[in-house]
Amino acid sequence: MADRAGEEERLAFLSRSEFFGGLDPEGLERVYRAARAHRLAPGEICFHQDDPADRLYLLVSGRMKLTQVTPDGRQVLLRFVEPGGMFGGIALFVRERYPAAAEAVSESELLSWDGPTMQELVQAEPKVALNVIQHLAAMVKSLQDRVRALSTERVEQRLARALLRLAAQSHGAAGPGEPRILRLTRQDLGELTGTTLYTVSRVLSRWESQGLIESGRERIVIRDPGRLAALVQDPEV
Amino acid sequence: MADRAGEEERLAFLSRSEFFGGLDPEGLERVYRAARAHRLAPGEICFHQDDPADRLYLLVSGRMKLTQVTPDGRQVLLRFVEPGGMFGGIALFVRERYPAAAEAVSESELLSWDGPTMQELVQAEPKVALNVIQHLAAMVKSLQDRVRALSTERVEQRLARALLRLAAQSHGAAGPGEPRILRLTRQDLGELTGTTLYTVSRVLSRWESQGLIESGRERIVIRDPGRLAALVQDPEV
DNA sequence: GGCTGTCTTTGCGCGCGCGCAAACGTCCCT
DNA sequence: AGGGACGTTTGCGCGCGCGCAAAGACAGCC
Repeated sequence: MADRAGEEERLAFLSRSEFFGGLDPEGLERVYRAARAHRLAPGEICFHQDDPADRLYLLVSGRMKLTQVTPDGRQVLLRFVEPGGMFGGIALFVRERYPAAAEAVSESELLSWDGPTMQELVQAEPKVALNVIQHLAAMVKSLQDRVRALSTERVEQRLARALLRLAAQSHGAAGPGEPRILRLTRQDLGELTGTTLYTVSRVLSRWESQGLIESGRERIVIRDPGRLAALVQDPEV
Repeated sequence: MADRAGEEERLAFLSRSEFFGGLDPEGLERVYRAARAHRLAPGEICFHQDDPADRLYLLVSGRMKLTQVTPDGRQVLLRFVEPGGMFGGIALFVRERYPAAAEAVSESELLSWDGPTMQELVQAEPKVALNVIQHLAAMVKSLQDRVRALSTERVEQRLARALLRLAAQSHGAAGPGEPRILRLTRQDLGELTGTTLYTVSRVLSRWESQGLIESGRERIVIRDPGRLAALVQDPEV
């Protein structure tokens, strides 16, 4: 049973989300009433790859990761989703099946809407349509960057780039606390940058010995963002 | 001076384009009147990378290619645009500068609209908003595929995949004429699949000697789509 | 506390694919 | 018809990064 305070809080959260920002109060209310709530334990799967794509998800708290598996068993990590972020959206508009699986990294709360509701909402609310367009356009841009990186850069550069990007996005999500601790495995980083956990481990080890970073089990701290950024530009002298 | 027949033809073309399909006649008319027409010679540039992004383009006839240059001079070919296709659209909604350059491959006719017009149109016409969303969602899907390919597949697989995709999209654009002749250089193929023109040349030579394809200067004909498709799945026995 | 599972490190060797160089083929232009 | 620009082919060598194997470190659990 949702108390009024909880509901107001959730409405405020909705109004700050990528898709529903800028919506008028009654619109928000309607959106909120159409939502279904979910709670996932760490490691739990929200949907599998190739499941019929019928819902759009908003992450309220926790952390999700979206991964793709190739026919021959190799994995690719598409992206992490931070609170306020949405996923499952592409499929709603173009595909009948999810192109990736969504897994909870930590305990996560979600809200979700079904396809028809979203389609209708997009048609009825221009602001939502514009939000969706901007969200998709941002994804296109980020994917284009990734394609360029994979096509032209060496592993080291891609890794440096990935670390900085992860730091930036986790910084945006969490408070502006100085120490940016990235919580992911070497395997995750490899799948994110198109390399293997072995190569990731070797590169990180060297960087640690050079004082660029500090690392442990599922933990990476960037000590020298400047030199890391320099590495992105320059294939190291 | 546009005669009535030419205008009706162009309106019909608009109604078949990615963004304006499903629009009512008066809407189409309005869109058409807001358009500016362009004609480009082969090799001519529509816009350069990092130019201020203020227009959306629709290719009426001809062929364009979108390329990105990295700081260190390497090139990436994002995609070819066939007649009926749009480009420059992402930038309008999220970015103030074009992330890539657009160059005419052959003599090309274009229509274009400015940013404010499009923004307004998206808000006023739900159908256009939905079209834009679907177009962007399709790009996201295709880019995700490309990232997966670059991350997990060998050069041979990526090349086979690219050839089949190019054949499909040029088939869609042109008539269903049996012989699918791809017109691009080894360099283009390299930039499209994240490899070098040398490697492309070597692979194509071998495929030609095996009867998979037939090739010449700026010309590739797929002779055995089946075996090529098999190559995509299987890293070759 | 010890034990188990997961994550990480490092050695070792090999092969894919890069990248330079140079020759060759093909098309276009005058 | 000739010339020149541009695309293509191929040889050669090397180095990045893969991928297996096995040991080591860390956290959680009972």
